[in-house]
Amino acid sequence: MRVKEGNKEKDIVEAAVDIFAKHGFHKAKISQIAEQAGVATGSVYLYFKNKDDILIKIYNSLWEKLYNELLTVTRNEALSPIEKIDAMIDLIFDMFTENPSVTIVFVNEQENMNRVSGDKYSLFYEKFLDEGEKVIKEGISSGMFNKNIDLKIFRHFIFGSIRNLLHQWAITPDKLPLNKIRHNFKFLIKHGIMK
Amino acid sequence: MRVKEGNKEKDIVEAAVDIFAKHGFHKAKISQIAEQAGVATGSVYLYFKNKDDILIKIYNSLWEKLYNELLTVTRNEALSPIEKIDAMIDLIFDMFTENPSVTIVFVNEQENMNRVSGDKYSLFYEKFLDEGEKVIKEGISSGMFNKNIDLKIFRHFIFGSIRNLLHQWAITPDKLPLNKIRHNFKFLIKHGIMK
Amino acid sequence: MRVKEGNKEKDIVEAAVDIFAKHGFHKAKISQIAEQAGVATGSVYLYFKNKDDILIKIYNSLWEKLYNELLTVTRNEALSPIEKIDAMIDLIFDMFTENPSVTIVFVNEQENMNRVSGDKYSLFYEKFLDEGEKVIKEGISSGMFNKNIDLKIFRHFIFGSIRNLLHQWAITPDKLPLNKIRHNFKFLIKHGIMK
Amino acid sequence: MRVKEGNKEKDIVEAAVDIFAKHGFHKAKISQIAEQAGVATGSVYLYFKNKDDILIKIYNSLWEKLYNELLTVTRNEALSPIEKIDAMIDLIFDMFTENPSVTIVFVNEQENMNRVSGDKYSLFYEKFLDEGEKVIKEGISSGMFNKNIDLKIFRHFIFGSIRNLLHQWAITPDKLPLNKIRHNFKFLIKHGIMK
DNA sequence: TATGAATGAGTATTCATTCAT
DNA sequence: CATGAATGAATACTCATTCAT
Repeated sequence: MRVKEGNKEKDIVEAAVDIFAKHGFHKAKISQIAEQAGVATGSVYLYFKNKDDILIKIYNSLWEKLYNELLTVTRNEALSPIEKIDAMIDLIFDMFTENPSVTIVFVNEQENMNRVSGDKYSLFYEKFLDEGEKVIKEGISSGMFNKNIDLKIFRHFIFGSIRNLLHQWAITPDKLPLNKIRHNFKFLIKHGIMK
Repeated sequence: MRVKEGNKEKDIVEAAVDIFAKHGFHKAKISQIAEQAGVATGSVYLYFKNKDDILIKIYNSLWEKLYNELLTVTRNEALSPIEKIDAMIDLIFDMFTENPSVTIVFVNEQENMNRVSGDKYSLFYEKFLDEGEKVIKEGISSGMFNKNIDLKIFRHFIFGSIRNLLHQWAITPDKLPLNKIRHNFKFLIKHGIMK
Repeated sequence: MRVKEGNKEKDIVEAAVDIFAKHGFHKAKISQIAEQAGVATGSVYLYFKNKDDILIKIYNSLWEKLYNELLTVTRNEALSPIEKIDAMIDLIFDMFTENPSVTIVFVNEQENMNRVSGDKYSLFYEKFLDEGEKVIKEGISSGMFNKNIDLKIFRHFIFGSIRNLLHQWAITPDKLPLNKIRHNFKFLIKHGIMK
Repeated sequence: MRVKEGNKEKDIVEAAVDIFAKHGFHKAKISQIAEQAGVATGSVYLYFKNKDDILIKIYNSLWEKLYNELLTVTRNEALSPIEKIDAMIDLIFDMFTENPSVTIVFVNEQENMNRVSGDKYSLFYEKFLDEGEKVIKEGISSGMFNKNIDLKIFRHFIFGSIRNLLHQWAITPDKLPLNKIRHNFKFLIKHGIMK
């Protein structure tokens, strides 16, 4: 297999993540991304259909990675449903902790994602959520989770809250330590507010 | 002297909410808003400093209304903390149920709000959240709520989840009945997922 | 004769001279002139046909005044042609010295005057020039001035140089004392550069 | 790689001179200039920062050309100061005679030039004037010119009169033959009005 | 593949002027 | 005469995308 000298597509994605995080999707300029990636403006269009497509591919690769990592968790039969939920939350927090720019793009540009991809913004995002649903079902079947919880609602519940918390953290990382957020988040998901 | 007839500012806001909901803030054209409001393009600038200002005032009036309604709830000494939380959630759900366009603007353009108003997008939004915090504190003091819950984190937790759920509902109102969402939401907030 | 309580037209002209001098004709706003004159925006249009008309009237009254003063000079039979030229130059220098704002408008907006009034920007400006021409003719007849000087050319020669010198003085009044300018100017007009 | 064909910058400048002369700087539209130059609107901004920048570059190249031509005159040691003055005046008259549109832009938009470039509108204009000053000094030293003439004042004197005469000629070229203007002008500069 | 010069559609905002009172 | 709210035409500039090389 001939290995490309430089992986231009990767270079462009990385530059785009950085620029999108810094200036937002709308203000980001293709020419600026190209420059930072070290390619010509026109070359961007050899790898991406258009500007939206770059965002879509960023999301895809993000969730593909997360989905694959999730699989190793959910397939581990030694874990109880609640342990799997914990591990799933850790996956997400770890991913975004390690990639703050990706976090910012994720939380800020989701609306653009909805716009450009008609609310089905990623095959792997959907698969990730489906895999998550299986865990919930498992927990309900085993009597560990409350059975009157609607899976779709829970999905939006958990992702909305996680996104908002990460958003806040990304804006002011010093005010709320991520570990404290993670700990509180797990607790709230499991037990809610009432004693 | 030609005098303001009717309430042009209100007309413009209502047209703007509608257009923002339909096309999004960026694609909305001032001329289009003006036309729908039945005023001349230039007249928009008699009431609003610029396009951003329209969005800001939509948010302000939304949260001012919600805040004032919340006050009547939180000042009701007959209610327990958890009943206040319930009422607070109902307020929000009721507001957005009655104004689907406002809901869409609220969930879709929050990022723009952050951009245009430096993350402090509304005095009344802040006051609303502060009032909500008081209820949580009350619940913790009375031993009703778990005391190890961080108020700031809970704030972002609950608003993120509510926003995401309303978003989903606003996009596909038929898939998830709002009452079911409301019911599940209250349950999850109170008790979490675990039995 | 009933004297108007306040002379609004005069107020508007004075405000306009001030604003035109400060911001230039194009950037000057009617609303701003009206405000400074203490009248409503619409009232400006009771006294002036449009924005251009204000400028025209400023020029007219300027040259009307200068023309009338010139008449008292040229009709003075005790003065020789060259003394009349001297007095004419003094008139102009004195006028602009006493009204720096008018000077600035005069030198900066002459191009606009040409535009709005088709190069015949003032009846009195023309009359002033005609009266000046008479003096030149007188000087030529009496053998005091060079007879091969074209009157029209001399007219543009003298007014171009006077305008440019006043312009420079108005911009940086401290660098070139007006009296030195006046003295040099008279000398150059009379004797030119050669010894 | 699509490469610059022909000289688009030159095409744009020429179109701009023409349009500025016809309609004035303010009324000239970029789209119109672009069309006449045979390029797309956006292409104008590849060569010029903005509309003002076009005017600045027109002046720069005008005075650069004049300055370089002046150098060949002033360096010619065979010429007396007064011959140099004559040649300098000829340079200017020739330039504007050959480029009537440039003349009109020069005389009409000088005020705009002051506005956009802070009164220092051209390096080469300044150098041209400085070079002219040297000639005057030379003439004074050699006893040919009157020594009590202030150089700065003379500079504004001569340029004001020349500008005004050219202006008049550009507006109504038929009324005053340029050669007659040139001849009278040289005479007035040298000897003034008095016999 | 790669380039980057060229394209041209798209829009918020201003402000001279009007006119109902 | 006086008001000032309302009007709406008018335009520089950006930047995603293309395409000749």
